[in-house]
Amino acid sequence: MARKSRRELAQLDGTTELPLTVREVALAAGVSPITVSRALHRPSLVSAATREHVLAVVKELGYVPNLLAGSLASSKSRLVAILLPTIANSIYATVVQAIMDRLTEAGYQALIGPTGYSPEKEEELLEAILGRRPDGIVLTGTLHTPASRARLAALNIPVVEAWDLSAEALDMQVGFSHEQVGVALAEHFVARGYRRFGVISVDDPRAMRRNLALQARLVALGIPELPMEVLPLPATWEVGRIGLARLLERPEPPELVLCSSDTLALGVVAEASSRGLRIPAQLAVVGFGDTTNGRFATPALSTVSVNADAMGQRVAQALLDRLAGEQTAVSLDTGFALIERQSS
Amino acid sequence: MARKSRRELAQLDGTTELPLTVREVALAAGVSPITVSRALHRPSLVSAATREHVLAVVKELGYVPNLLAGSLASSKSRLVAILLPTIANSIYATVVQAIMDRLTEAGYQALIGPTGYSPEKEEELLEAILGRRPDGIVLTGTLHTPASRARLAALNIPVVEAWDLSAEALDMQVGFSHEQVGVALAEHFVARGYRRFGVISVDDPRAMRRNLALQARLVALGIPELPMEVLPLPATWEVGRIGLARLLERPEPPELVLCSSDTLALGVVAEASSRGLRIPAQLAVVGFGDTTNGRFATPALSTVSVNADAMGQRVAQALLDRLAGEQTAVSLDTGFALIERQSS
DNA sequence: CTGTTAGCGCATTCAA
DNA sequence: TTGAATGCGCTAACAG
Repeated sequence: MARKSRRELAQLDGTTELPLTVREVALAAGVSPITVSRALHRPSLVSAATREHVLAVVKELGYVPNLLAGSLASSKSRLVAILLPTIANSIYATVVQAIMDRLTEAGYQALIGPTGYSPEKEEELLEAILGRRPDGIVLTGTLHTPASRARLAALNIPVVEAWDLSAEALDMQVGFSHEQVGVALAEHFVARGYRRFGVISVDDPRAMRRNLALQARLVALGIPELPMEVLPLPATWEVGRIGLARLLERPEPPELVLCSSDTLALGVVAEASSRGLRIPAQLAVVGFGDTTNGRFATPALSTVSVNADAMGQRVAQALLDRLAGEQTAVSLDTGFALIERQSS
Repeated sequence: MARKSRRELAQLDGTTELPLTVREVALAAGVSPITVSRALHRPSLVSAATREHVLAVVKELGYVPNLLAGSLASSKSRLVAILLPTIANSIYATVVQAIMDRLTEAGYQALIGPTGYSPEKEEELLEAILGRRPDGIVLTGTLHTPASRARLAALNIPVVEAWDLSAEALDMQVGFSHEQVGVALAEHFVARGYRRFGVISVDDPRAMRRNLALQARLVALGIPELPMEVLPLPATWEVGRIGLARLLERPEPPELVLCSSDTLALGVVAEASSRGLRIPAQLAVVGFGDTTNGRFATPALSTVSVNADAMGQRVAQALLDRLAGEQTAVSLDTGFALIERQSS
């Protein structure tokens, strides 16, 4: 007697309810399996009558196609991997949210991998995720291990590096120059008459690029001193409070504090508030990120707006365009805007 | 002549580099495919010598096993679906981050689906995601469409409802009672002597449950009036600012403002600061969430801490335990804590 | 427009 | 400890 298939074995078991397959749906609908498949995924290839009938049966039976099998057969997974430092940071979360919204709309799903700002962890996650054969990959930043770069180069699937621009794109890049942010901040606020700057930052590679560019530019503009508090991740509101406390302990307290994120800036405002410091009269505060699309800046706060939402949409679009077979630009500068507080 | 397989066709094409398969690795290593598979996934079944040799070949060739095929064959996807309102809200993001960290550690990957607080959208996403045959599912809250409930009931895979507790668990629940939060807030602050309360909230179902419980309890305690500003999502810092502005326009400005999230509370602080209001002397502010693990409350702010990190870990653990075949508790109350500001 | 055939790449089952 | 056979559920290719 023939060996029993696993499905048959499971049936005998009785307790376990097995998911339906195309075959069973086809049987119920009186068509072949492929017709069911087509009715679901390529409706134009099926006559209206059969299509409707098949779809009715599908609905009635509650059939959910097995995408693992489908992906295997078609070598299209409709899966996009997104690797980012952490989701628990609004600046990244906003971009991911935008990417996912756009992808979901287009019928893709997102596999998220949190790298914790570490290229090694990124490499590890990449290995694990590539096994799912994603149709596209989104990475954060331009810093990747040689192994990661090699893998991706050999792979021939669309890759977007978000958040940053560099000379050596893996494939596509969507972001802006963090150096330019630093330079712009320096020039703008020096022109406004500020001389005593202070920085409160977490130890994120991109934030540090901004900080160093700022510092260099300030030196060039005749301001040699830049007190900088670099605190460990994660970037919470608390970091801003501590940072300000430390800056104020220094001999020359700053007139202007530049923060590596809006979250930190809010902490600074809270701390300043509990110390009775008026903002911006006694202390100007500048954030970074502006995930609320221009609504972050207020009479009390300035910020650098990176329009995370737009960046996310463009990342998704770049991927989708490429998946649709279009040629797409290698590098897309989404820019940033310095949104200044109203004068008080 | 025999019809060509798709793989053969792709080879002819020339341009496309196909991913390696077990077969090719086996060939290179001089063993059978199944030995390669075992060396990778069940090393104890292979002799040390062959194992090392095979793994060396795998590494050298850069072989990445196709998990789509593996999952199909083994009916284990090592995928967990997480459906949540939005990732762009630190309170949810923190929980997801914790869940993912724990899952990644255990070799699982997370499929994220943003439902935008809508049960209908949740249902839709569920349908789409079930096709990937996830080994487990995490839902947010206890409000699901009948169709979703039916699907999940028929499915026989572990489900965790996070963030809330209810009488009708789908499977497992990990969360706390939002009604209790409202009651606790009312009792605590009335006992502290506050009489003029105000609420600033977004229109999130769980937040509204807290608000209504608060209101009911206040009425019972002899405080009939509760000015409440319910603003549309998303819960940004800006919402807090606007909310406070509106509350202050009312005839009797509050002494105490309860916010539906810490983000809103920060907005309130910023707005109060720019109006010269001292916190908490002139205005007490209470947040909700405390994603920074007890570091959110400060001299200026109180908050309700839900320990999102712990909740996430428990959600993941409940899932992993069940996947490991253990019986697990149906309902786990992770509680909350009211962290009050220092007296000023 | 519909059906038949033949895999996709892997892991389970059984046999050696 | 290793291997051969088989099928997981679906869709691409081809034929009618």
